[in-house]
Amino acid sequence: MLQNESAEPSRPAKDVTQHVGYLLKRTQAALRGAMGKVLREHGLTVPQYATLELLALHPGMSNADLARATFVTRQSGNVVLRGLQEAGLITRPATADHGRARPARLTEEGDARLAAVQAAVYAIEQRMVDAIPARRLAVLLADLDRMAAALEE
Amino acid sequence: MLQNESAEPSRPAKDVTQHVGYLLKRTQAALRGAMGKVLREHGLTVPQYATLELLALHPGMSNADLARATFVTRQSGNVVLRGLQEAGLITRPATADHGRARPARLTEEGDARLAAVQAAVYAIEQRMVDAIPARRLAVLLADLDRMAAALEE
DNA sequence: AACTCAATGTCAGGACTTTGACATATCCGA
DNA sequence: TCGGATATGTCAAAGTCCTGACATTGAGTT
Repeated sequence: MLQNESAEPSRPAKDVTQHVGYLLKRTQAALRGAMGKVLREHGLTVPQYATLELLALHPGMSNADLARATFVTRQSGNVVLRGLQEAGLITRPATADHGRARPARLTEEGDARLAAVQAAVYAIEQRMVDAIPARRLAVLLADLDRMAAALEE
Repeated sequence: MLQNESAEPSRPAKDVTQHVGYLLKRTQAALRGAMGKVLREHGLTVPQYATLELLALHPGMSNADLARATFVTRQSGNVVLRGLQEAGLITRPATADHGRARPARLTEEGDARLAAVQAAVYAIEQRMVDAIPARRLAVLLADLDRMAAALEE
């Protein structure tokens, strides 16, 4: 049931499943699903992995920083951080030295866990990227960036 | 805080925020946020809107069909359908005539509600699409489709 | 006809995320 | 100096979604 019915393949894309938004959702869902499956075997959720990756790149990010960067609310970010902290993968000073922000950092174990999953996660992304001509990747990235920026005001 | 630090803008994209997956997530989050904001004013959630749009295109889709098409589980799809039914926007036969699948259809009110929000939603998508050169749109859609297909086996 | 198998709808429980609100801390302009 | 604006962390409640499980239905096979 529900085959494509592609009779008029052309211009204005009357079929919702051919809209940019739908393709975006579909691709993102596929990626998140594949990542979640792999990460679960390592005891990590997708937001937790994203947080580890960001902290490796920018040590000392605060909860609010991380929440913005992972596109969730501060409250959700706090839950993620709490989980990582209980798992011993990150540390946060009990008291903030400047504002209220408490900078988070990877522990050695956190660094090791990240390293352990990166290969698998990158393989997934590579499988996705390999599906398109290599010379189009840079343009694709730029276009995604432009589209996102257009909606973020 | 956290400015770009773009010293080496080129090849392998060592910065996670320049990975395809991250851009995909960011763009999708921006779109979902913008859509959610508009749809809430009309008393609809994003999955509810997606369901209405699909039912307008393919009347008679079952809950399982819709769940697959909106990338959620059957259980979540059921909740969405229940909400739409209580709002009087769709109808489902109390008993299935063939298997267990109960085909859903838009009511006149559901059709009207969909028509009422489409302009606003399409405007958002248009704002996003206008951010990139028009001649690249078809390629972008094709690439997204390829990437999604590659991860869906 | 009997069996196996896949698909569908649904229930229960839990995990994750959001909305709303509040207190605290810094910065900046009047 | 002082007050408003901004930013952060956190709590509470609700909503949303998922995992796991089960019963029902139809198709295909033997």
